[in-house]
Amino acid sequence: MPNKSADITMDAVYTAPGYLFRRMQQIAVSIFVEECKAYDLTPVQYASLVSIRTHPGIDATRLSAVIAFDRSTLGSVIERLEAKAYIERKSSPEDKRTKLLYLTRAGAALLRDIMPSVQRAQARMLQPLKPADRRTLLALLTQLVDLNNEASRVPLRAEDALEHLGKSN
Amino acid sequence: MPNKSADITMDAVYTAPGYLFRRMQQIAVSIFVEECKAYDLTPVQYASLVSIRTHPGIDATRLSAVIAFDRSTLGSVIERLEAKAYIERKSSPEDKRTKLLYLTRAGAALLRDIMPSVQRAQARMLQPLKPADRRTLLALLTQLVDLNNEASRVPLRAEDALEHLGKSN
DNA sequence: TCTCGATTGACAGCATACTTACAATATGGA
DNA sequence: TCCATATTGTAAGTATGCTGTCAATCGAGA
Repeated sequence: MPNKSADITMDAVYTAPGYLFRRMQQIAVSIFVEECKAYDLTPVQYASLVSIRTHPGIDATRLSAVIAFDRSTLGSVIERLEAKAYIERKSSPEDKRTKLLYLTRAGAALLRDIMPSVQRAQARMLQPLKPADRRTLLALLTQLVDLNNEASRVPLRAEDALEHLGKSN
Repeated sequence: MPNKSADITMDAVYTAPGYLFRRMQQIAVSIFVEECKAYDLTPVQYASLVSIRTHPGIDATRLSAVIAFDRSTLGSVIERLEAKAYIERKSSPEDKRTKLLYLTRAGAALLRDIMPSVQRAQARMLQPLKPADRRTLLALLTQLVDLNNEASRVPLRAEDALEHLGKSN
């Protein structure tokens, strides 16, 4: 529809990859929040909880590397999760600078309960495409995100999370 | 790489479409800002300027529909663009509630000058993919964004911009 | 051991992106 | 004409996502 006389130059926006990525992210968040509104949890808070469950006792800096999330922003995310009593922060005896993160019982329960809603949200995002196209899009996107990892300000460092295991193991 | 014992459940994050969309948006903004840092312009500010150039005299509400951008947020974006003297706001004589938006000479010049950088940024986002894969990804993404339009809180309404033309024509 | 450089969490500041609310204004129907 | 309803810009509040900076702490080498 963006193609009536006056819209000719708008294609400089509508067909740009950057615009499509922004728009899709906008839509994805909207769908996630809608499906999960009963739990009042955002996509980032969800990803943080999953990471803490997977890596109990991780510290904030490593958590930010594991979900490719800015260290500064993560501070407030953790604050909110702690205020909702889904996680606990304990000072590390080995390193007085760091605070270790753990799921509370409530946090673990929430994560279990919210799973179906999250699955529904993820499915809805791709629903309009044919199944084969969904697979193609996901494959290309996975590839592109991986190859562009270093281009972002906060590259994903999944292996960072394993460092603290070396100490406690 | 996210596949060492402890990472098993992290796949609930890494393979989710929502995570990939967030990550890709993050990367896209990072590349855009880097390429355009000489002009100190954000992706959203760029899209706003292009829209105002395409639709001179558009008001803020219609502009938000044209770039699928929240009306509240747009207020501050416009403020910043006005502070940088790239746009002008004029009260409408026909409707005292609205303020009409126009590019200044400086805004038009900036838009001309920044084009090569924007093109470079858009190209870099897809660079890692093979040309055929870039086309496939763009086609699928365009399709998905279009079909999911109503799912977002601020659906794109490109045709809204044409309303004010009816009055002035 | 002492000291220099790196790391950590916290903070301030800016820019999206959304919510609700509100006053001013516009509009259509009784 | 008058009035209920809708629209417009704005503002306050919350939540990412980034830039810096800073003090406290750590760790490695002289």
